[in-house]
Amino acid sequence: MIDPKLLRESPDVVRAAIAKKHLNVDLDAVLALDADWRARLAEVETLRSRQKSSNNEMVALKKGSPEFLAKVQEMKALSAQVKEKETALGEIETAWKRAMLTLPNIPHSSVPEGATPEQNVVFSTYGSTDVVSPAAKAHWDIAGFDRLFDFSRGSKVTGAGFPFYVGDGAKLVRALIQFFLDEAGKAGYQEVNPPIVVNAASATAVGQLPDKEGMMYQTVEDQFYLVPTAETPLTNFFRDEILEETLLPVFRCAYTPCFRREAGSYGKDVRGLNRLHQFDKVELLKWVHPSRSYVELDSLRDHAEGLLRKLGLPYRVLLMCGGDLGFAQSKKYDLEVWSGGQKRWLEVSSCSNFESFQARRAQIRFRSKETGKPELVHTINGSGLAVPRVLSAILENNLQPDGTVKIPAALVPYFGKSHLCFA
RNA sequence: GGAGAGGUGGCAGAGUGGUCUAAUGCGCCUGACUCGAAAUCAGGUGUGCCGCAAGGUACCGGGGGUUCGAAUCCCUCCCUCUCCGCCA
Repeated sequence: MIDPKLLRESPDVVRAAIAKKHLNVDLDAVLALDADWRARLAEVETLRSRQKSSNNEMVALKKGSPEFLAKVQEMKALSAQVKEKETALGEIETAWKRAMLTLPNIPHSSVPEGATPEQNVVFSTYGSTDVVSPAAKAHWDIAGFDRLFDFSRGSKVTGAGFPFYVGDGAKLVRALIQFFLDEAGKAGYQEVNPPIVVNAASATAVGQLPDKEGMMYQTVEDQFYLVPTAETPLTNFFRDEILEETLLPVFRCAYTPCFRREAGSYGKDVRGLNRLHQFDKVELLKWVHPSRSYVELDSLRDHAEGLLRKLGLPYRVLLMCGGDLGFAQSKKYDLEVWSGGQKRWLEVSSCSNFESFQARRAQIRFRSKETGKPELVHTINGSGLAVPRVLSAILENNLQPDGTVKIPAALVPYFGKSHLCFA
């Protein structure tokens, strides 16, 4: 949610943000609603004020006396009026809140103009896409792939998009998770093992409810949701809290399985390991002082890039344009790994600065040493990294003529041997 | 899952229908005393919203109700603790 004061004082800034993100929001309607709400609030508070002072007068009167009874009769009318106006105010307020939630975060000035993914800017590139053999195969075409990544058994047991990882496949998943966690630990991120089902309040605080209810799996008996990313439980850790400024910045990481329903995709996008309903991911999250958030965004992105460099995987970094930025982000970089067999870029991390947008919705604040008053923190997050697509890049880029896969040197201590065998 | 107890300001804890915008204690901040500190004394010390301001208003786990008036009564949900049951 944006600052309501910003909307009132600088509606043009909000209008420009909506335009830059290529969204369609009737800002004038929101402004009118805001004015209406404030007028009604003032009215109700005036009535309540009168009610309160009358109540205090009644204290002085003898209970049951004629004056007292007369006052009761008089106050009955006022009470009815207050109730009526309060109900109306409540309805307007609900509409106002809903309207405020339709306003996107303001893009940072460094975000490029653009409407479509094609207009994202290639920020940097690492490694060469030519090093991969032209004969490389998509990972699902590699001989023996189905034994280590068993999609048909997964479909039988659960459904499409829930593979079994078997033998060296399972081991490689575990090696990647542990590598990612250890690297994050070295970079100062405290490891957290969070709940992987969350309640409705947590899903709402990070904006997954009510709009994106369809993306999450729900439990039947309780109103719980399987997390689509560790961002959900992690961000909520400090929900409705005021932190000491000396605690900032807080760096945390968490490994969790992630569950996404992702209705509506098809074709190559969903083949093999490209898009799953359950996948493993290490998430990085920072709570920082507002003055530091862009520095911290860069260092988080740099850490995520470092993981790909250590694994020897070619990648590029995209700076997302306004139209592809996302509703809640001020600035976002996508990290895409080169998948040599499919000959395409696959997103493995999305590093974003939300500034105070998430924090306002989740009410995560710190007590400013300067003013002594609570202020909203800035939140930054990104994957570090998503496992299956990194896995498929390793399989495709490192496939050897003998049908084995060379394990990146950084991963060998975790995997236990230098090659993965499909046999 | 069953039975019982309970959720009040940073913490402890009073308040069971009307100046409660919540006593008191601890903690914290400022000042006095002191060479300095401790002790002591005085004052201050929650969050949100509306308002240019003065000020107003809301919040006693969440939601709803009764009443002229609710922290206090009623309904409902959530959570915590104790005991029992079950179980990695």
